[in-house]
Amino acid sequence: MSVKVRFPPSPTGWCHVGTARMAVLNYLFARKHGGTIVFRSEDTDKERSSREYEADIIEQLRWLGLSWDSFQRTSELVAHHTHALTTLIETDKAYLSCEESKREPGTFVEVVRLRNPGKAVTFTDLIRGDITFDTAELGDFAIARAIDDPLYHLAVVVDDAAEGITHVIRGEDHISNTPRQILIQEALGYERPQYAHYPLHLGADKSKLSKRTGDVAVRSYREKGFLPDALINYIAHLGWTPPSGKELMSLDEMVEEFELTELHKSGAVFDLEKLRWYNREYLLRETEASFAAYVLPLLKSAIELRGLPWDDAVGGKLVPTLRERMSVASDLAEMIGAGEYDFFFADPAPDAAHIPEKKSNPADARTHLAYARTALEGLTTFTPETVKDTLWTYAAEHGRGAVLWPLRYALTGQQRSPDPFVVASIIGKTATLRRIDHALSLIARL
RNA sequence: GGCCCUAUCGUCUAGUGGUUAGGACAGCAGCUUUUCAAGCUGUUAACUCGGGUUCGAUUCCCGAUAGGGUCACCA
Repeated sequence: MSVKVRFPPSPTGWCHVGTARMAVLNYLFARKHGGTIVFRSEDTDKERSSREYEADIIEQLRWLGLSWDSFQRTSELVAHHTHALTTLIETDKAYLSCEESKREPGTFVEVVRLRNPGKAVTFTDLIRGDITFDTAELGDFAIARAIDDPLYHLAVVVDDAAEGITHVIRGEDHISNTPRQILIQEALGYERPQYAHYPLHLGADKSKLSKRTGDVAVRSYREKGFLPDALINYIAHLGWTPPSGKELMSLDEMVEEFELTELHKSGAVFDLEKLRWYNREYLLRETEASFAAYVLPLLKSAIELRGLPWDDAVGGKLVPTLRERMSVASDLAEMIGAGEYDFFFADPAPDAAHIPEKKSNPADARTHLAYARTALEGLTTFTPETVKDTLWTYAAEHGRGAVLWPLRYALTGQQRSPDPFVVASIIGKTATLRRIDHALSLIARL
């Protein structure tokens, strides 16, 4: 029997981390066993479902690198549900019941309820083992609002059976739904699929992950600049450790090692710091060109947002420095927004008092700056190495701090920044000399 | 509250009837460095509690406690 699983999101909200987790776990299992996947948009709740949400879920899952073999919408399968409902009523396994509406008190509606045999139901969970429920307390639960308006439990059971789903892999919030669904399956004479309920992931305070405890929407991680490979890698490892113990893995590598029975039983806290680490690792593995394509547009818009003139040459040379200092693109926006990179695009306004190094004095600063100016004026090629080579011996002789601090501060106007060699090479000879001159003029009479 | 599930460093986890309980993230320290970042090295830190079973339990069983889930005319 070949494996067949489903991605059954209900399009009642944006694609969130939980949706992605449900999808990867099903994906890994299906691909591992050469099975197929049906994407089923569970839009039985007409009021809350929307095509916009559905499109977002599809878009984000694809962005994460996931795929599926067929697509369906519960709402387009109603004929099957009606047929099942009719059978159930005809065989007296279910019945129509006229009741006061819970949605609109005062009005009366007809709902379809399953005649609950009230027995104990035991099913084997691939992750947790046997689980037994006494279904008597469930009573005759509702399975449809009307003969052509099925409720979730009826719809999933019918759809799963129609599709020949072999494995139902879902979050443990569904564990208590399982006995109801089994009751419906039995009333309909369907075969029971295998079940596997993985634990839910939690927010930092161990509560349910929500907007309050952190971001849940996949698109917001995407907008922050997280890489899809990093995100899916992290999400898959939340509650699963491959036998090899490897952390950084591609989807294909994970498929290779995946085993449903190795999913953990307890819930894991979603840790943004660790996700950031994954993202940084992936960023470090990018080629210079693709990393540049990733950061340059962001850099440019952030710089322009500061009202500074954009310079392609400077931007291009800045790329390696950027990679060293960020875990995710949003860090960049933050650093730039704080003005930490302004000096790359516009001359800084250094404070004369800070030009000499703490243990040095203005007179020495003047001497050293003047030396640097002369030495660099004669240099034709500005790279971090050539700049360093021209100044290093002198700096070593006269005190690296005393020489290099004034230079770096003159170029950046900041107490903290990349080193002067890198900065000089990025802003170029003209700007370097101009900034040294400016600093020199500031401390001329000190 | 009823029912169901779960329980190893702060977090993600490995692991075993006898281990110095291992790794990763974060943290801390040192090195490097004019500063910052990065890098390198080192390091702090855990088996929820109480009963059993056993020569011996972190590991097996029971209970307590805690956390989570679920109790819809949502999915």
